[in-house]
Amino acid sequence: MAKYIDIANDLKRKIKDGTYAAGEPLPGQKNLAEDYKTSRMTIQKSLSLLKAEGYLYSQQGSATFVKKNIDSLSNLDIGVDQYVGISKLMEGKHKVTSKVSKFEIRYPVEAECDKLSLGPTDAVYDILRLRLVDEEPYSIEHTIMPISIIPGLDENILNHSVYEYIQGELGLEIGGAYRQFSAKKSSEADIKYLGNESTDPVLVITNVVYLESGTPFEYSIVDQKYDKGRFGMFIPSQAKY
Amino acid sequence: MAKYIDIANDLKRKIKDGTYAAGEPLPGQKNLAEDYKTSRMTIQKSLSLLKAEGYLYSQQGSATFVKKNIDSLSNLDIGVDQYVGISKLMEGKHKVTSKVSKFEIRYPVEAECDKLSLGPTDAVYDILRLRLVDEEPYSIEHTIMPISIIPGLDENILNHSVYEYIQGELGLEIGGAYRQFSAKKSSEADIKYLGNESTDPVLVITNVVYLESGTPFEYSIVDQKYDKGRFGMFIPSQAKY
DNA sequence: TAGTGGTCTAGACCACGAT
DNA sequence: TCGTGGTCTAGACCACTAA
Repeated sequence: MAKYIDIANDLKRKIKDGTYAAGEPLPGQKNLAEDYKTSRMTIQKSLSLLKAEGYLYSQQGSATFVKKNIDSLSNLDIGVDQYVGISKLMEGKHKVTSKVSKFEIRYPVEAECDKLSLGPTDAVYDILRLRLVDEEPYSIEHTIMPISIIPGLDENILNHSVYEYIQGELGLEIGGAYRQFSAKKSSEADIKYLGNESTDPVLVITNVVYLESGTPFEYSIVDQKYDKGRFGMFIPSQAKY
Repeated sequence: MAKYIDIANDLKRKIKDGTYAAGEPLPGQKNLAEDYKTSRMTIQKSLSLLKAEGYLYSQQGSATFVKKNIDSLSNLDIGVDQYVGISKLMEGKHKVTSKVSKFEIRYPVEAECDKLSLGPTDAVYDILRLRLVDEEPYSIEHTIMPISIIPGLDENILNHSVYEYIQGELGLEIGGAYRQFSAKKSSEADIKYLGNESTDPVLVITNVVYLESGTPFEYSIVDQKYDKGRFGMFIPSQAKY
């Protein structure tokens, strides 16, 4: 592992265990460079990592400080995990299961070609899954993925974790996602599968997920029960490196 | 301006005007360093900026490539602007106005003390604003801010832009925001002010906004009409610097 | 094997804040 | 003025990919 990552991890540990307290300044780059027996450039790379993660901020002419409220900001760790939907989010706390109610291969409609940059003859998976948390209906996930990018998908993988398959088996790296939130009235499907009343609102989350190369590989629409938890995230300000 | 930022901007321009086409490799760090008459380290800092912004990705041993689908990813530029609510988001396209229906100073309740890290005697502003887009009701914004951090707020600023006041007049830097999305049924206020039917759903956005130092300075709850546009954002994957 | 990007160094100068 | 962080350099070695 690279030295600047090791140092960043060590500093993060010291922030978490209180060696460097919230609101207090760090020892200074020159001191840190001596302590870790390295150059100032390397220390700066470590610090910039922790700044990007929201642990630190610097004031030129003064010092580098530990941010307050790190717990409520950074403990969420909004990395790749955020794309796995609920399966990892709930890990340990609740039992998450899936019921695959549709798993077809077909040609994409125009909206899907548009979102996924596909031609009309590039086949896609059309997947409909009911997600349950602690045996209770939680959301309906409608997912479209091109078979050319994600070959070999089967029901076994759908019941386990699609993202582990993509990152592990296929060795693909996820670059980011575009996500939209909106609200709507319950549809027939929401009433039938989520057990909603016809007057219940639904939280709709629309996702387009991209690989590191910028290729879109997932277009999904999630209908979530309005009374089962919220969808939260930390949005950092424009980063400066 | 720093050299590495100038270079990053020039590279960004060349990506946008097609000099470096999507999916194609860049000239290579050694070449770029010669072209811009600088060192490789400086070029790498420029490149890391553009990687963080989602324009580029590198493959060790091979080259640095321009991402595909940059338009749909990065044109959104989700920086500080995203905190200004709708006022800047709609700028130019639609007319956004506010109607301040409550502007009080009082002591915070427990939930507000919790979210804003305040004591029970640290006074806060309690602001209720109806936001209109093109004269049509759009959302109800309920905002709580500590007067100790944002002194001198008045109705004139509320009708203009609170965020310009914070960043311009007060010289404070915004670090990020924690944002939650949920859906609910229309409340009495939603029916009265937004003109909702009692069966209309509402999109609820709860925000806690932090300064660069990690100090929270805004706790707000926004009730948004469900049929008036969506709330979207790009979420980059875990960045590596 | 040659060429690429990733890491690292030991200096240097500048911009800024505190005193 | 002094010490801090911010930028920059000209090299070096390593890890990796492609030919």
